[in-house]
Amino acid sequence: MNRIIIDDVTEFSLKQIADSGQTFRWQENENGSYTIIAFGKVVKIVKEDSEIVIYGASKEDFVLIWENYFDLLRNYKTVIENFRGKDESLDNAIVYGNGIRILNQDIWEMIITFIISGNNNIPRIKKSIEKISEKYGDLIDLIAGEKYYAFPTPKQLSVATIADLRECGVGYRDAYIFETTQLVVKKEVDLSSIKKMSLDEARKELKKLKGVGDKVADCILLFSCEQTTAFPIDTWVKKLLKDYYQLEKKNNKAINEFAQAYFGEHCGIAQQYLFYYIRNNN
DNA sequence: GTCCAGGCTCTTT
DNA sequence: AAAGAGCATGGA
Repeated sequence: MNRIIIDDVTEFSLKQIADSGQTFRWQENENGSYTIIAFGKVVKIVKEDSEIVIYGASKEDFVLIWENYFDLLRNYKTVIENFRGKDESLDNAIVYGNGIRILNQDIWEMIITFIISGNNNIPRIKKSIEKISEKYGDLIDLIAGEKYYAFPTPKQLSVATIADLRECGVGYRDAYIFETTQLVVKKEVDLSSIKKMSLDEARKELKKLKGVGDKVADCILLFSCEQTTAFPIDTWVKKLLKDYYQLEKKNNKAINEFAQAYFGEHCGIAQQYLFYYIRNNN
């Protein structure tokens, strides 16, 4: 079996990444390894000390997919060093969340995933994504009797009716997913161009999609477009801004300006550490 | 039974 | 521009 071994990796915790609310298709195995489906591939990833082994990945796929997926080209030590000493809350959060990285996932999958995530809970989000993949995605692997399905392409998902989507357990978000899929298939919103846009332009473009507001747009940009300046504002972030930073602004624009000025260009990464910290300590 | 979950859309002021 | 109602569904 193909496998890739990466030596001397630091700032990398499988569990922290899996539980940080940025991905919903990591399956934890009994031994602490994870089975991951992304970009039409299935891999199993194991970590022992500073060594990471990716089973099922060829050298070509590592360069094309996984190196960037796991954000291995970013030096997290440097990023964290720039956060250290700003305030006690962030200091605590970067210690507590040590090993969290920002995954670079597929933009289309993130769009549908975070449309589903709104006003929803994590187990149900996972279940909906699995059902959508089983019904509309390609069967990519069969391991020990278990079937693994890729997340469907826009074209594959476009055959689903609103009623079909409702059967996947997405609730009232069925129409959002349906309309968004149509807009993408018709190229009224061109996903490939979004990655080249500035943060503000990309946000505006994504919000043309049904079910995509400020928060969902920023999650998409942070988790699939390498926009580490995107700063998703949800209920937890509003709470932490109030509790830790005495900031009670309701206006998203004002909050974004604060985040960028205070945390810097990688404020999205700071957001991820703080989000994880407050969510697990309440 | 009620409450809540990484919000968004639509309507009303 | 800002605030409020309503929205499916399942688990606690």
